[in-house]
Amino acid sequence: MRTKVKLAFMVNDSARKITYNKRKKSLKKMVDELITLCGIDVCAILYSGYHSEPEVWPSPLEVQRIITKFKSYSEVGQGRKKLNQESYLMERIVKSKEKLVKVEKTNWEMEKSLILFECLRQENFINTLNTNVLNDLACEINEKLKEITLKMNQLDTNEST
Amino acid sequence: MRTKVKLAFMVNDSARKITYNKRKKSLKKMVDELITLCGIDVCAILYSGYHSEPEVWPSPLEVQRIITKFKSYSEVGQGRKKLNQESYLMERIVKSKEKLVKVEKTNWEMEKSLILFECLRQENFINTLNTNVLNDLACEINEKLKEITLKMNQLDTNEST
DNA sequence: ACTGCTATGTATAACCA
DNA sequence: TTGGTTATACATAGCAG
Repeated sequence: MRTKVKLAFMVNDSARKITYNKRKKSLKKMVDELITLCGIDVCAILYSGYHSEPEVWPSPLEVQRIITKFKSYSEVGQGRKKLNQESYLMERIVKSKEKLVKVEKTNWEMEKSLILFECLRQENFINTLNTNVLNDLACEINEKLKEITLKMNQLDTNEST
Repeated sequence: MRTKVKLAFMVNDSARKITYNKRKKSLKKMVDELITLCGIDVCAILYSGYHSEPEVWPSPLEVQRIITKFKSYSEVGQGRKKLNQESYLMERIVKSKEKLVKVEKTNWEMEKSLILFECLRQENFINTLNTNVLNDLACEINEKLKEITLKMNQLDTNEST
């Protein structure tokens, strides 16, 4: 019954909601078990769009407590005590900005190729597709997606350092 | 091999740490998949005692963003506080970050088309070029370049406001 | 401690009512 | 929808190096 699921946004609304509810339940259970088995503080916050309020686990009060701990930790400047909060944040803005410019440039390189692609298509150099090509494409897309996800996680990590 | 585990604090230190690392990995994966499959905001914070810092997922910045949302939600009853300097700067980081993500997504869309383009080329659907096509291309590229320059200037303006 | 393995328990996609 | 079932994919406890 269970097929290997493609890791991508589920377009079907009802299927997505079902999956959301099932996986949310598992996430909560996983958090509970981590807390109990390892005796540590864990919390999760979900903004699903299915509720106007955020869904939190294990409890709103516990989440508040853990957030307070997290904030007091990050106010230290994550090890950068010497910088004051403002210049620290300023630095982060600059970093984000630099990345943005970099990514924009990559965009531009790709855009050039795409324009070429469009031109070729309009000139009828490309007028057919076959199934094998599309299947291969699907596989390539999946791998690329993984790469990009990884890359974006790295961006996040760098940004907070 | 695997026995049904008793849901209680694991007294054995090394076993507990191993379990912690394995389950943490699963938790992260689960959060990632929820975000991707359902297109929602999810974050998790762990205070394990194995690290001096909290471990957060999917990224420190994302956690900050979601916490900000969570806090603004829980402050609604008291009426929203005026933004102080810190949260103002925070908001700017979040905005930069959102742009980055947006541009990354555009990148991704283009990348898909490029993969298709590559596939087509390898399958010999495209094997010729002519001069007119390339001339037209040059014009189009020039126009695109202007657009992008304009767009990046706008980004600069917004961010420094 | 940290791999990696594997047998087994568990989660969950697809299906049906 | 929602809730229950089931077959398959996945997670992970225990163990070995």
